[in-house]
Amino acid sequence: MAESVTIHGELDLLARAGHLFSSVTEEFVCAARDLDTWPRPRSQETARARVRASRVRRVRKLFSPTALVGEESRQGLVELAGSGAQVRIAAGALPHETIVMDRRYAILAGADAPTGRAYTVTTEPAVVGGVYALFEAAWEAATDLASFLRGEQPHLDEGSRAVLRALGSGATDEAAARELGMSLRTYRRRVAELLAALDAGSRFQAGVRAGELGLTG
Amino acid sequence: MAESVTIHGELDLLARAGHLFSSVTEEFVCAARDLDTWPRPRSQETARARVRASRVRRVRKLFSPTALVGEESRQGLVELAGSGAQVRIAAGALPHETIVMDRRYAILAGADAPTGRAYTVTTEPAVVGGVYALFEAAWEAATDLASFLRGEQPHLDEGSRAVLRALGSGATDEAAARELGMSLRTYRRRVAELLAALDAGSRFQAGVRAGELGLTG
DNA sequence: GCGGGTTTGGCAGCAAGTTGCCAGGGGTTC
DNA sequence: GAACCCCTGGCAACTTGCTGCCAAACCCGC
Repeated sequence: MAESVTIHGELDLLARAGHLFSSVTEEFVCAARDLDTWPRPRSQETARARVRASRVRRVRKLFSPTALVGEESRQGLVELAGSGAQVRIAAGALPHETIVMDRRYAILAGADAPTGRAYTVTTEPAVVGGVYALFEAAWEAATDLASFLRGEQPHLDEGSRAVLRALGSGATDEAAARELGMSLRTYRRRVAELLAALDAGSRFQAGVRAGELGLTG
Repeated sequence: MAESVTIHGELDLLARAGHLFSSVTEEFVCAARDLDTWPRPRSQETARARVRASRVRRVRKLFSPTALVGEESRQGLVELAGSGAQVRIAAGALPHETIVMDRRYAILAGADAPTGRAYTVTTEPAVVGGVYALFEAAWEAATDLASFLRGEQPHLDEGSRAVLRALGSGATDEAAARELGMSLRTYRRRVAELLAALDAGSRFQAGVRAGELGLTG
């Protein structure tokens, strides 16, 4: 097979590169916008079954935050993580699906076209290596699905955010309360509520959570 | 020109793809391990001059943390940033250089070889798009050079890290001191030192910093 | 206006954290 | 050994943070 080949339409992709999916032994990595990578359910099933059957050692999937919008698609991610794959959420959008198998083959999806979506399948080491390195960098900086979901819980209203900002500024309670135009008692009540919302046992712990969740900038 | 071509040796690359560097108008993005992308200084000069001459609108460069190890290479990055390029530091290693120009051409560098380093130059939209998307994701999650230098880990010794962990666990000072086998007084001294090191005015603020810097594990 | 709920703020007391001060306890240097 | 330095830990005074209690204020629908 040529080192690089472009295929139009997913049916063609499955027909001509499908065997690659079942040949994976070490690692299967995949970056995509959401779970609906394969428009036709049957293709998705086929590919998944092949990957599963191959008992690949490590499966990593990186998604855009978009993948978490709907309840059912969120559920799908959780199931995916439950079935052994490592799932992370990247900061930005991932409009193009990208797959790397065993660091030997890469499949890159292009835009939709009248003739079917374009897929490039390559074994070119420089391309595979470069794509893999970029994936690695994006992966490294992405947050794990579990902690992403855990950290998503606190729906903070504007008041709580103001308290958070005051707390983060390093001011004392007295100064912060004056700043926010409320009494010391109320301010502290707010802080206590915040700690409860963040499930923190101390102000320090709440600070850590806030910092991790990027609630300060 | 073919949609994808592999070239061996950087001289050949410059000869056959050099014109691409001066054709860039909109955007030049580059991911690399460090500044010494081009082993031969002359090649580097040539490429840089061509890019500069083309007055490209936006230049983005993403490096591994490795690129900051030496004083002179750090200086190089700062100069790079000063000359108009946006420079960011990724979380992980970027062993393969990757370049995307105007979202139309991609150059991916492979491993060194006896015949010279292998470079793949491609205009295949799916590949360029996929690489660009991954770059975007890695870029989005990377930290700006300036803030990286500013917020550089205020190198903490093992003791301080232990204190940090205790603090992050939400325990009271008394419990933490017992846990760490030191007196209350010493523990609090440590905490005070930590706050000073993190330039924090309160424990909450220190928590935020620690969370942002990912010092919690 | 009136009774119901919720939110606010003052007070008080307690718990927790902060800091200066000083007395030891190892080291090192001369 | 003496002088010195750095780190430790106890004490104490002080500040800050935490929370239960209650009265006042507010916001509803009626």
